[in-house]
Order: sequence, then structure tokens, then C-alpha cells
Amino acid sequence: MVDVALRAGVSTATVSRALRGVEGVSDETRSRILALAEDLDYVVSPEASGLSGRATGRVAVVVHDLAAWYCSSVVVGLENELRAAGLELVVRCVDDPADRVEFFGTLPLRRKADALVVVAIPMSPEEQERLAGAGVTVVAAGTHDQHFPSVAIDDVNAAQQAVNHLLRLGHRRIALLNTVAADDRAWQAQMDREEGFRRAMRSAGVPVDETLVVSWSGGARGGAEGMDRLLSGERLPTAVFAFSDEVALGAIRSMRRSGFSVPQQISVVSIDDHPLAELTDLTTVRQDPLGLGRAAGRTVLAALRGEELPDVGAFPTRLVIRGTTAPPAD
Amino acid sequence: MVDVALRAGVSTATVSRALRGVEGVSDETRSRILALAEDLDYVVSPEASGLSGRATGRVAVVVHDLAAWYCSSVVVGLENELRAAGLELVVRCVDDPADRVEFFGTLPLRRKADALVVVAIPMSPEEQERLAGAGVTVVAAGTHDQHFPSVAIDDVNAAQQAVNHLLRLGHRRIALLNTVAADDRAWQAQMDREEGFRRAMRSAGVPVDETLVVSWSGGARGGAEGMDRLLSGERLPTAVFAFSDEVALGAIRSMRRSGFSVPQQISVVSIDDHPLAELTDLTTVRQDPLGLGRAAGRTVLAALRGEELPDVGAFPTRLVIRGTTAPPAD
DNA sequence: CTGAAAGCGCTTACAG
DNA sequence: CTGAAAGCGCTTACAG
Repeated sequence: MVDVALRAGVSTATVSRALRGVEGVSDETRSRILALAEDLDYVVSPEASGLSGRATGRVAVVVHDLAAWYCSSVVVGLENELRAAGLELVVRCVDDPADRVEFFGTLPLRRKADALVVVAIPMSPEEQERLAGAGVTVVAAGTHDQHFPSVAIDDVNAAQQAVNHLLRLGHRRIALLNTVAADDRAWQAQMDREEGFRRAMRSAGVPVDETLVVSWSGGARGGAEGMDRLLSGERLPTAVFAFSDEVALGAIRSMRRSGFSVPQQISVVSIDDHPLAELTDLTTVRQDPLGLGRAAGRTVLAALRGEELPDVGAFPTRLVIRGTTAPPAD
Repeated sequence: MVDVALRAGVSTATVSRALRGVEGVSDETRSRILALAEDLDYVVSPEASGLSGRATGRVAVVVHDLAAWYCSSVVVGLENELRAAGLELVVRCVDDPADRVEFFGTLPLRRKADALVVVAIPMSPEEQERLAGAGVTVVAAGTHDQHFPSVAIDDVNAAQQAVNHLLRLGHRRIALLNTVAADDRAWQAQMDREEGFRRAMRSAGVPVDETLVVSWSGGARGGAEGMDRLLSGERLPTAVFAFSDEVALGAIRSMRRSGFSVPQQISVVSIDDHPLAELTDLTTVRQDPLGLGRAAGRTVLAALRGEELPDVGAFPTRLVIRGTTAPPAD
């Protein structure tokens, strides 16, 4: 920077102001400095800038499973929005419970980032408290949060959209193929989606057959295994509401293997609209993790600017009817 | 840090040395300082540290499509390895060609990171040159590179593994369902996999029917469309080698829709072993992007330590035979 | 509109 | 093994 200042014949203070677009520099001087900086291929040192100023120009994101479609899409949305604002994204994966304890225990983010975005990790009260004392702006993405601004879908409502679709088709023996969090701590989405399932059934006056409510591990494999359990039960469902598209895909695989046709004998609906849902002709409730990540990014920017955060409400979801649902055979 | 030094009754220089595990501090002093720092919940400011020392403690990763399984897996592997070494990962997505030009044109990474990992983006000579002059350690992951250390699979060989499997089963009319890069610049993997395809055919003395060589856009949709083209040709293939699992899945969908059974009428093999490959019983050549990311991370660490980089050779791939391949019907 | 000077919180030769 | 001091490259009141 001294170099630029010397050549421009001004002080480093002026260069600093010109480069940051701050007021108090004449247009003539500013453009001269900008041109010079460009010429010299000069970039400000974020270290020095962060040390003297207050902000680091970085926002951290903690994410549960970056390799999963949902999480990586949220992160891409975040990155796009933050990059446009000149901020960098530091990614921290939290793979297992031990790692999670480690992260929330040490919170290695003080002075390392201006804000933290927690993606798809419902926080315990203790974790929230730790974070609140960490001195950074916190935004939750993919989960609802009491203490911090959050952007997420309404899982109860999304589940109702799915189950109502089955009910409208005439189904009554509807199974819930839920998942359990690997973490064993209550996972918000699972509870909310079950609540939505029950609420839809209740509204329609249809009793829930508890033998048709199964919670199994997640992913396609979990869905396949959970479905095997349902198929080995006494009375079969005519329709299944699965926690996610991946679970649904696994379930469908199990059904076909066992000789059941979808949707002729059993209908399937889930939540996500994963890229493969269209390919597999899966009826699902679409959510938009990329857009959600962008919204979370905008929330971070607003919070950093100290703006009043407008309550964005729940992020929208929408039923997409494809080929895995049909009226019951009987 | 002054706070810790004051309470420990030593200078900040000693605290700094103790905290970094550098030599030149008595064990007694060191442990006292460490305990104190722990007590006070003290963490060094990376800004200040970076400003006085040389390194930033950060490595940047540029990635083409973070939402894709392959790329996000590589990034997770990288993150795991780098985090274990106390380094942070800054993620930069490069979505479209314009964005790519912008990135390589401005290279906003000088002083912002100690190293740069380029994931799945084959670089042009000009881009390589720009990077070489940027003053950061560069590692390529997922592509081979002349100028920088790189860790990648041998695409030619992987393709041969796939096609040789088909040849061994007795297939001769084998189609290549390749993809074209959205970027329109030559994409290494596509060329190498085509080369592997041709080499395997040549070795087996089987002529390539050029009407069975199709390059279409990527993803499941691209695979479906490309397959439709193949199916509308004069002579049908008895087997298809697809660029990736997603392309293969799309292709299979097209075949089933057109009334062809897999593998009875047409066999399908591809490259990846995507999580859904097992679910869909797809025969494929497995690659391990998570492990590849880890290896890239280790390469970065070694380079940062100034170590001689051992030539790791190609990252291994392995044929996984499942249910989409069988001997030809005739 | 512009500059001189202090200070951000560390690390690193240089002494001892 | 330990400390005093300079310096890393910026930003920010404070003057002018």
C-alpha cells in the first residue's frame, strides 16, 4: 500500500479510504489511486486490514454432511451470496458427535470470522449459549432457532402437504417411514415431519396405525431396511410417506424386490425434490436448499450491517406430483 | 496475549513460543502458560499472527460444482485432512465460464491463503501461468497437471477397466455415451475416457462403430437424451459405457421407457460408484473422491512444509460388478 | 479533502 | 531458556 501511496503522491490513509470506497476522497484522487492499484496488481492484505479494522471479511459455516445434496446446495447458495458481497466462506465439517462436542466446546471462531452459519444442525440450549457468548453473528440455516435468526422450511407443513396428497387420493393406511438422527439427539426435522403426518391424519379423521410408523436410519439403505420392516408386518400400507427422497428411493427398491409395484400397490411420497427425484419419477414436496442458502447469506449480510432483521417466515415448499402416487387399488 | 503473559509473569514472546509449541521454552513454563490460556479461553488472533508471521493458516479451494457428489466429497476429504493440521478451508465456487475468467483474472488469493487446491477444473496454459505467478502453493485435485502437483485417477485406465468388462462378457457393439464440458474448453476426463474406450476396443481387435459414439450434455438428463439418440440410430448397441453413474442412470431410464430391458438387451457400465449406484444395482468403476481429497490435503501439507513431493501416481479405481451388465443376448 | 501518528495483536531476530 | 523491541500492513480518530 505504501507503494501505491508513494506513486500516487498521497498518504496511505488516503489510499486506504479510496480503496474501500469510503467518503472523504476527491473523485480525481480516488480514480487515480484506483488506476494505480489496478496497474500494480495490488490487493489489500486481509490480515492487516482485519487487525486494524474490526471485521475479518470472512464468515464461517459449520455443516453436518457436506457430501449430502441438501447441505452442499445450501453452502453453494451461501457462497454465491457472500462472495457477491466480497466476503469469504470458511467451511468446517462436523462429522460425528465427538467432533460436534469438540467444535462447540472450543468454538475456534472468535476473531476468525465475522459470522457463523450453522447448516442443518439443530443446537442444544447449551450449544446456543456457547455460541451466544462467542461474539459472532450467528444464523441458522435449515433449522429453526429461538435465539438466532434462522431460515428454514416449515417441516410440519411440508409433511402435511405430502400426506394430504395421499389422503386426497383416497389412502387411509398410510405408513410413516421416518429416520433417526445418527446423533441420537432429538432431530427437529424428524419430529416436525412426524407431527405434520399426524396432524394431517387427524384433520382427515383417519386413525394412525402405530405399526405403520417406523423410524430407521437415514439414506437410501436405511429406507430400504425400514421398508423391509413395514413389508414384513401383518397389515400392509397402501401408501408410504418417507422422510426424504433418498429414503423413498431405498424404500421403492425394497418394494420392487419384494414384488410390490409402485404406485399400483403402494404409493410413495417424500420431501426434497432431489435431482434424482425427477429421473425416478418420484412424487415429492420440493424444497430449495440453494435458495435457502442464498436467503441465509442475505440474512448474514443484513445482520452484519446491523440491520433490523425482517422475519422472513418459513421458506416455501411445494408438492410436485409425479409417478409414484396413485389412488389405492381397493 | 498480553493478558496471559501478565498473569504468567512472562513476556508475550514466551507465550507466543509456548502456544505454538516452538522450541525454547522450559516444560514448566510452557505447561503453566498452556493452562492459563485454557483457563482464559484464549485463542490467538489469526490476523495478527498472519500479519507478523508468514502464513495465513488458510488454504483456498476452487471448485467447479460443489453441489455435485464428486466435488463435495473431494472437499470433505480436503477439509478433514487440513483441519487435522490446524488449517482452515476457504471455499470458492466457480459456476460458469465468466466466473472462471473472473477468478483466474483477478486471483483474489494473494495473501489470503497459503495454498490453493483446484478441484476438477483442468487449467489452460494461461491459467496455469497466472497461478504460478500468484505466489501460492498450488495443488490440482481430480485433474492431472503438468506444472503443479496433482492427485487424480487414471481416466484412460478406468475407462479400460469398464470397457474390458464388457468385452470379456462378449460384447462387441459397445456404445460410448460421453459428455461435453459446459465450458466448451477441452475437458480432460472426457478425452481420457474416450481414449480408454478406444484403446480397450483396439486391444480386443473390435472396431469402433462411430455411430455409437455420442457426446451429450452431462448429468442424468443428458444421459437420458444421449441415450435417446443412440436408440434412434440404425443399429443398436448391446452395451453402453457411460461417462458417469449419473449419465448411466439417465440412460437406463431412457432404455426402460423405450421398452429395452437392462441388462438383458443392453448392458450398462460407467465410472464413479455414486452412492446411488449400489441402490440401482449399477455396474461401475469405483473411484473414491473422499480419499482423493484427503490425499490432496496431504499433498498440500507436504508442499507447505517444503517437502519433496513423492509422485503418488494415479489414484486407484476398481471395477464393481453389479446387475446392469450381462453377456449379450445374441 | 488530506496527512501524521498511533495502534491493532502477534512473531522474530537479537541479546542476554 | 527468556525478554525488549522492531515490525508485519493496514485503519482510524484527530488535526488541519
